[in-house]
Amino acid sequence: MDSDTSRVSSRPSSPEVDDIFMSALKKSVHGFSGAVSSTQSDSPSEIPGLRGLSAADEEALALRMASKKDRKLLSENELQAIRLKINSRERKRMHDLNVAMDGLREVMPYAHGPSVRKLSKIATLLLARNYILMLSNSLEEMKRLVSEIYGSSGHHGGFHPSTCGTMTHAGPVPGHPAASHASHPAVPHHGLLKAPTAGAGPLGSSFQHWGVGTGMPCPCSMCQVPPPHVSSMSSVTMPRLASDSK
DNA sequence: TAGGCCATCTGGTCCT
DNA sequence: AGGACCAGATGGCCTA
Repeated sequence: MDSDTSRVSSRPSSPEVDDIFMSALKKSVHGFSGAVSSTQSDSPSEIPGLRGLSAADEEALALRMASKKDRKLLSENELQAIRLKINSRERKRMHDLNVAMDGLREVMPYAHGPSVRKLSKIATLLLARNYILMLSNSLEEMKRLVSEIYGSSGHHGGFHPSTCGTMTHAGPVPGHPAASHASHPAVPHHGLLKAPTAGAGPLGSSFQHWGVGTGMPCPCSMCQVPPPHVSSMSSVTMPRLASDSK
């Protein structure tokens, strides 16, 4: 079931960028007459944005890519070399992004065995968000309990059920949230998480949360109630930062 | 075969 | 000016 592993290995996210760039660059310098080259295709006719374009169209496109000054100064090959350089940078950027995404996957409470399908990007992000919210909630609960037990009023040291109002999950919840939630349903059975077998996710079949049969996020308080200070981030589709308004 | 996921290319915009 | 970032387009691979 680990098709993704082979898939990843067979299609690396960052294939020898320098080699690709250099070989393409050599081609462009030594008598290459196409408008643009790419890692996926060597001939201009196979370039996504140039399919079906005539030579004249390609030339016009190349001209549009350059400023008026560039049109005078840059040859076609030079323009192509610039394009390849930009493409290479973009590949590297996306590769770095994927590395960061892998790092995020590694710290998620999700089984990493070979039989577990790799989380998709969107699943990783959604899972991470809920995990953060869950940990925040747990931390708040811990703080509240500590203040109750050791606080000034400390008239009762016993565990009061009401202090666990939002901790409806089984297990010694208040004690060690992270540990107790390493197997928390914030992980399994999400619609976006493709567990190898339904009903028996990577963390076991005991989890009844996170959209069993619905693909929807867990409706329980632990998963759904964000701390006040992060409530503004509750939207899955986060708007762009105000400073990044375009 | 349709749909999901992904890598890549590309052009535009913003930032340094 | 060059680089970073972003989003749209495109095509490949894989699974149900």
